[in-house]
Amino acid sequence: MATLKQVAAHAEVSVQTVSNALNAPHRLRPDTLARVNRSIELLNYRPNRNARSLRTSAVELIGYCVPSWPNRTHLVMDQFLHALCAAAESTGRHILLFTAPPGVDGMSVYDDLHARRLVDGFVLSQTETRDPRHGWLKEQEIPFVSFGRVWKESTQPGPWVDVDGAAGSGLAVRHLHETGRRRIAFVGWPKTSGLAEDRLDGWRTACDSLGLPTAGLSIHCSEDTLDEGARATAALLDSPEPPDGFVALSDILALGALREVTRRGLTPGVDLGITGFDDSPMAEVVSPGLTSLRQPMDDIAAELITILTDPPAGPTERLLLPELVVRGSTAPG
Amino acid sequence: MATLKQVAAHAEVSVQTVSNALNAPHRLRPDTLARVNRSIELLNYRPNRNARSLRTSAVELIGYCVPSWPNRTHLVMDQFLHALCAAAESTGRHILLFTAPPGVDGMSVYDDLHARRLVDGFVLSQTETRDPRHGWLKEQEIPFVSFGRVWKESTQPGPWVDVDGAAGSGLAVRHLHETGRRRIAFVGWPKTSGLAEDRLDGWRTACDSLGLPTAGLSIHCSEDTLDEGARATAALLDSPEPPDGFVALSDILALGALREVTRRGLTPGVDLGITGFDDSPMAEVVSPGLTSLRQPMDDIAAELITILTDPPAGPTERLLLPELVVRGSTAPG
DNA sequence: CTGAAAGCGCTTACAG
DNA sequence: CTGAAAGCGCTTACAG
Repeated sequence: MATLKQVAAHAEVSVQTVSNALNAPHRLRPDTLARVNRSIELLNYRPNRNARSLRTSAVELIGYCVPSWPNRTHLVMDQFLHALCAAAESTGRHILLFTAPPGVDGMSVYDDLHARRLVDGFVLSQTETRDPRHGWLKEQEIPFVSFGRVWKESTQPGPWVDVDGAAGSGLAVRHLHETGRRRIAFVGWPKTSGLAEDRLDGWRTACDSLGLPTAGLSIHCSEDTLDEGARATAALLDSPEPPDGFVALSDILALGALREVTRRGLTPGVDLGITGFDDSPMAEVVSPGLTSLRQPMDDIAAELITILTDPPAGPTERLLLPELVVRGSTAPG
Repeated sequence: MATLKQVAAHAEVSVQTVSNALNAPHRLRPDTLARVNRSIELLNYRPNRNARSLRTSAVELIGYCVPSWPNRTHLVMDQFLHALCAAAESTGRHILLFTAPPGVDGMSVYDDLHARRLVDGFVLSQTETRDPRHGWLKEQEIPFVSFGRVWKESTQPGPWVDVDGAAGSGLAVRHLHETGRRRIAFVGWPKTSGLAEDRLDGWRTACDSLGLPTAGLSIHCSEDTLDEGARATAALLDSPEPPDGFVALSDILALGALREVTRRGLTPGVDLGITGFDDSPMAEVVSPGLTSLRQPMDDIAAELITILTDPPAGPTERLLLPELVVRGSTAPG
C-alpha cells in the first residue's frame, strides 16, 4: 500500500505537493501536476481516509439508524436506503448503519457515535409524534436532518424534508375524478397519527373543491392489514350510496380493498378505482397493478444529504410532492 | 472534546496508562485503574476512532453493497440489514453501506473502499450464478464473506453462509403431509436458477421418501408475480388429479396461489394447504396468513460477522436450516 | 509554485 | 506496574 511519502519520493516532490495535487490541484504547475499524477497512477496510490479524518476531524460518514423490525410501514426502506447511499456517494460520503433503542433511550448511541468521530451527523427517519430525538440532537449541537416532520409540534427543531401527504391525496382524488368517479371514499387509520390526518385532510379538501361528497365516505381501520382494508371496503360498498373510488392511506389497505372488490365480482379499474400510498414493491406485483403515490426517493435523499452536508442559508424545510403511478386498479388496460 | 492527554493529566498518569486502562485494564493496579476511570467519567472522554484506526489500521467497519432496486426478491432486506447491524455491533463494529454496479464492473468500488481504509472487509449478498465478485476479492486478498453460495461452481472461493433450501422444501412437504395432504405440488421458477433447483430437489426428495407422487406435480412460472403463481395454480387445479398441497418457491407465488384458490371458493388451510418461502412481511399481513419458511436472520448475520472478523480454523461454510412459520394457509384457526 | 515542520489522537514496543 | 518516545498517514499554516 503506497503512502503519500512514497508517491512524493517517486515524483521527486515534497509530500505537501502530492497532497496539493489531490486536494488543490490548481496550486501546482501543470507539468508538476502531471508528473505527480503519473506517480499516483503508477503506484496505485489511494489516500488513507483515517489519516485524513484524524487531521481534518471530518469522517465523511453519515449515521442512519435502521428501523427495528417488525415495523410494517417499511416496505419501501430498501428504496430509501439505496437513494440515500447514492446521494451520499455523490458528495464523497457514505452511510454508516447502526441500531438504537427507540426514543430518548437510544440517544446515548447517537452521542457516542458522534463523540468517537465515527460519523459527522445523522439522518433521522421513522419520525414519530413528539419524537424526542430532534430536540436532543439540536441541544447537543450534533448535526442532523429529519426525513419526516415531528407532527403536532408547533415548531420542529432542526431541518427536515417530507412528502406532502395532503397533496398526494389530492392527486389521487383528482385522478379518480378524471377517470369518471363521483363518490370517492377515504380508507384510513385513526386520526391519532399526524400522517393519517394529513392525508385525510387532503382527500377532504380535494373532494370539496371538486364538488364531490365526503359525508359518510371516510372510514378508519384499526390496523394496517389486508383484512382491515377489506372490511372497511365492504362496509362502504354495503352502504346505501356506495362509493366508486377509494383512496387508501396505505398500499396494504388498498390491497385489502382490491381483494374485497374482486371477491364481489367487481372489476377494479372498470367498475371502480382504488389508489394506495407509497408505491411499495407489492403494488407492481399484484394484478391488476395498484395505482399508488410514489415518494420521490431520489429527490428526498438528495435534499437530505445537501441540507446535512452543505446547509443552505435560510429555512431548511422541504415539502416534496409525491407522484401518482397509474396502474390497472384505476385504469383499464 | 477531551483527549487521552487531558485524561492523563487529570488522573496524573501518562497517556499510555490511560490507553491501557481502556484496552488492557488488567495491566493496571486496581487503584490506578479506578482513578483513571474516574477521570474518564468526569471528562466524559470518548476515544477518537480515527486516531485508533490510523494507528492499528483497522477501522471496524464492514462494507455492504445495497442491492439496487428494483429487485423483487428483497422484501426481507430490512430484516437482514437489521440483523447484520446488530451482529456487527455486538463485536464493536458497524456496517458501511455503498452502491456499486453489479458484477465485475463494481469491483473497483470494493477495491477503493478497502484501499482507502474505509472498511476492513465485505459482506456479500444477492449472490448470483457465476458471481465474479468472490473470485476477484479472493485474488486481491480482500477479506469477505458471502451470504449465499455461488451456484453451479464446483468450489466457491471464500467463506459463505447459506440457508438450506432443499431442507426448507422438505419441512414444507412434511408439514403438509402431517396436516393430511397427499398430493403435494411444487410451484417454482425455471431450473436455471440454482436456488430454484435446490428447493425443487428438496420437494422431490421429501415426496419420494414419504411415498408421495411427484409426476405432473411440478410447474414452472416465468416470473415472480401473483399472476404467474395464480396461473400455475389454476393449471394444477384443472388437471385430472389436482393437488391438495402447494409448496411455492416464493411468498409472491404463494400469494398468487392463495388468490386463485380463494377465487375458486376453496378454503386455504381447510381444503388444501399452501406454503411460501422467506416469510416476507406480506405473509403476516394477508388473510389467511401465509405459512412460510423463515430464514434465521439473526443466526445468519452472527455467522457472517464471526467468519469475517474472527475466522475459525477449518472450513468456513455454514448451511443453516430455515424454520417453518405455520399460519392459516396450511392450518385452520 | 514548492517545501520543511508541526500536529491531529491514538497505540505499540521498549525501558525502567 | 508505569512512562518517555516514536510513529500511523495525512493536512495545514507558514516561510521561501
